[in-house]
Amino acid sequence: MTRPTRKSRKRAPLNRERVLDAAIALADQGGFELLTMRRLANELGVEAMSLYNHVASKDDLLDGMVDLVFAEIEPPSTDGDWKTAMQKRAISTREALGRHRWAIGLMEGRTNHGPANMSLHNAVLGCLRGAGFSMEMTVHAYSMQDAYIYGFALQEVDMSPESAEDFAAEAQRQMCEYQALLADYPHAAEVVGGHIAKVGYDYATEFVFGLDLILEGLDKLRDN
Amino acid sequence: MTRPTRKSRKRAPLNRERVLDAAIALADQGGFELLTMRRLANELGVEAMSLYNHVASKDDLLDGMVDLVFAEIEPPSTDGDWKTAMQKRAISTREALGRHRWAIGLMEGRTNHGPANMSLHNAVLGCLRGAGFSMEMTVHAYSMQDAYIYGFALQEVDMSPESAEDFAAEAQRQMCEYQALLADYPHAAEVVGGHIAKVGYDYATEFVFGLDLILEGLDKLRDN
DNA sequence: TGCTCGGGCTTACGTTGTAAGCTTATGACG
DNA sequence: CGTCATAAGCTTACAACGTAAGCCCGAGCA
Repeated sequence: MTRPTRKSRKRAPLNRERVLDAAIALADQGGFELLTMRRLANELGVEAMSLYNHVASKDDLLDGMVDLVFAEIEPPSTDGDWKTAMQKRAISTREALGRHRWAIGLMEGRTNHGPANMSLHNAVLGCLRGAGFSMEMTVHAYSMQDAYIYGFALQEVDMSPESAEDFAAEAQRQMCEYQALLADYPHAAEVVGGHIAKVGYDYATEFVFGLDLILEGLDKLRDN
Repeated sequence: MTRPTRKSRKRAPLNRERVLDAAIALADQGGFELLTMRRLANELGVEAMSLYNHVASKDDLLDGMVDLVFAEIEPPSTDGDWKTAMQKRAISTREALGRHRWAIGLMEGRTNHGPANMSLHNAVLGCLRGAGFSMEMTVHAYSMQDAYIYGFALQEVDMSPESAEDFAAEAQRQMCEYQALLADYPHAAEVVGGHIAKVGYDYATEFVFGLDLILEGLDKLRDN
């Protein structure tokens, strides 16, 4: 039982988890620059300083948010083909970073790796070791996959417009500049105008293309 | 001649280039969080608001800085082997991002690509097209290389300590936590303690390992 | 000589993260 | 049941940030 006492018309008590969840929700829907201690507190029906009873600082809050994003990533399964396991966790990572587009930006310079991050890290290394990679090759394989995954996510956030209005504005701007583009950057114009404009560009399939190339290449370097 | 007039004891006049250069120098040596309009102005012997005669806003300043970093990257040469050309520009990119560790963090969400960025972009696409890649494969090759390059740079900034003191503090902390690490993350402990602690970890060689694997893989997909 | 105006300077405002201290409900214990 | 410590809220306050508005001075030209 242990109800919160009979006079439960009062708002639910704050705790670290509720703070982090609200922070993630706020950043997800309003953009990262909206995440302000006062606004977050407001969202929770509370004053800014009250948050500091549950997070040590804004940096601590951000660390917590990042680790929650890592917690959303499906760790690789240990049984079955290592390549499909790695592919699935890579895709899961891209999806998580896509749901929380602010996260990739927070990872820069942030050295406090949370438990979810460490745990995922550990699971991936275990998967590779179990697949027969030497320690040296495990390091290579890990480094390579993560570089690709995070780099792809970074580019995706960079280039794909956040909202529909942004997209329209950007398209408009690009059309205006198209003349200059054609003249100054002919190869870019060729590829953009001659290929992407026709067949389009799908981030998801682009992602797995490169991913598979990497995994294939790594597979040939197992046990040696 | 056109000396700045005879009474040249006055300080040199400000201009956009001097502002950007000073901003880069400040961020390089003091860290990105030191880059403040007031401090930057101070560095130039000027008041904060004077900077706004040469940059439209702080965002504009940051855009300009990023493009100057892109300008440091050697574009690929058009003659010779495409793989070595791509390898050289990749290495040049990593080096530039290493000289200016704040740059990779600024690229997130920044959609205003400057001329140096566009020009490099164009040169890389031209190199790939010249090497015989189809338009479709050119897009794949470009996307893949950039994802890897920027992702690697991102990880490098993330994990390598900025200064010697930071490094010492981090090493100390890691030793304290080593027990927990061993227990909770056995595979991570194995790889870190059993391999990296012995042979070390060199970012530069790690970088070219993955890069070469990618370039080799792409080479097999030319002209089809 | 006087006007224009680019490029400095001063002042001021709103917003941010957070330190310091006050208040109040809760739950343990004499 | 009363008392009192403690956790968790609130209020106030401050320094630092980006930048809008407007002043002012000196150089170049009529």
